Amino acid sequence: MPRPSAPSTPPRASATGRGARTRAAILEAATRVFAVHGYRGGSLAAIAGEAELTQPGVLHHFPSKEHVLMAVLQERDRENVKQLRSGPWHDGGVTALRTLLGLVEDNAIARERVQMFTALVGEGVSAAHPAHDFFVERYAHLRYQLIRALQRGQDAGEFRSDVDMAMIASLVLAAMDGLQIQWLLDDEETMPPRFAVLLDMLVTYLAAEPPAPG
Amino acid sequence: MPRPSAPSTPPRASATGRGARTRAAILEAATRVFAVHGYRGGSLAAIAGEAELTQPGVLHHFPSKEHVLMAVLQERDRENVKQLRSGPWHDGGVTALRTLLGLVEDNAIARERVQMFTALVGEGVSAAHPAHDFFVERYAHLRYQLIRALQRGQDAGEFRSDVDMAMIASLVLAAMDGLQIQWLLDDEETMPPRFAVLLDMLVTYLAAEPPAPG
DNA sequence: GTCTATACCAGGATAGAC
DNA sequence: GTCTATCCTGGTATAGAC
Repeated sequence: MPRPSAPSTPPRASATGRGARTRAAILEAATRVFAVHGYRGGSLAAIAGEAELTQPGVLHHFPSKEHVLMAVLQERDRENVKQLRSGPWHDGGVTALRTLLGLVEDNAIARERVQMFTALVGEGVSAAHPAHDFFVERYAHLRYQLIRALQRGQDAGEFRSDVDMAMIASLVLAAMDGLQIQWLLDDEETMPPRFAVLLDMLVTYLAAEPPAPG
Repeated sequence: MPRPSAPSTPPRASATGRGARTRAAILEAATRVFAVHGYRGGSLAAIAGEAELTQPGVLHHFPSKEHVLMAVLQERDRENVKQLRSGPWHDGGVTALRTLLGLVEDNAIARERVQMFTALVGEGVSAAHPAHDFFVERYAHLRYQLIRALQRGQDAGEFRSDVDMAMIASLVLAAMDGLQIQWLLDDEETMPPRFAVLLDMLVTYLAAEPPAPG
């Protein structure tokens, strides 16, 4: 006589429950598929295949392909943010810039995630794309955080105060994105040393003017 | 008695013949459609609609959608190259960098072309994309040209000689691409002033060391 | 929670009339 | 050189069995 409240397959499928295992597998599979075929070119069937279930199986965990897209973006973005939080990012100034180099180094061994983001942001520049708003907000947020970190450097007297840090922040983010593109298109184009050169230039450029001599 | 060799509709449809008119219209339409929907998301029907003919009409001028893609890329790329050739690019050094700023300024008023390139290079980072090889070669070529221009600056004693210009070239191209992404995602993020800041930093950084004093 | 079967739509390419 | 009509494939999403 089986006990009524102990089914061999637990019914709940909340994000933190045991049902989260296949959900995670789907998001990993979607990362790979979107990296290769983009969102528009990546089929649910392909994702299902990599996650070892069927296409309707995927749609049991996510109501639509668009929901898979947004979940992947949020999940993978969280990883980046966590990486930054773990470093001495909040000290600002040169220390924050060095933390950014660490992020670039981490990306250099995470080709799949980088390629996914590059492929999806390319599609996302169009307002017609479902992830457009996500990327608009993501870049606004990243710039805001970076501007604040640079301004802490100014407040500490580490950086000269006559430079618009909004422009510097844009440039630093731009370099990261652009180096990713070239790296993905040509493995020889390593990112970290190139990004380090930018940081060198930047630190030199931002070095506080010495107190007017004589 | 009609002359046998003067048909009212000329049979030839070479690239320079009278049949090139609709061909150009198709390429313009494809630029717009690919900018908004990318290659994978942009249908021949949509291109046909914008060019004011039917989908099989498009396939009369190009054997396949892929041929349309490659023709658009080559056509629009030619325009960029022409722009560079018209400036004092070949002088190298600071003059070449200033010519690059001119290119960025031209791009800032050519949103459609920029968005098309950004959308397509995003798809193109994947080796599975038909334009992958095009972009690999395009970036290799651009880097090569830029490296040579920077080295002319070194040869002229304008730039210090202890810096690897390959890295600088990568960084400059990266900044251009990355600034385009941010501009497309947020109109407020103007490109030319930000790129100008990079060039400022660069010129300062590359300034030849003064002859060792004392 | 996963499956099979299927409805439904859209895209690329081809055939053939005009 | 452009059209209409059609073929074929592949995609998302849903219904319903297990």
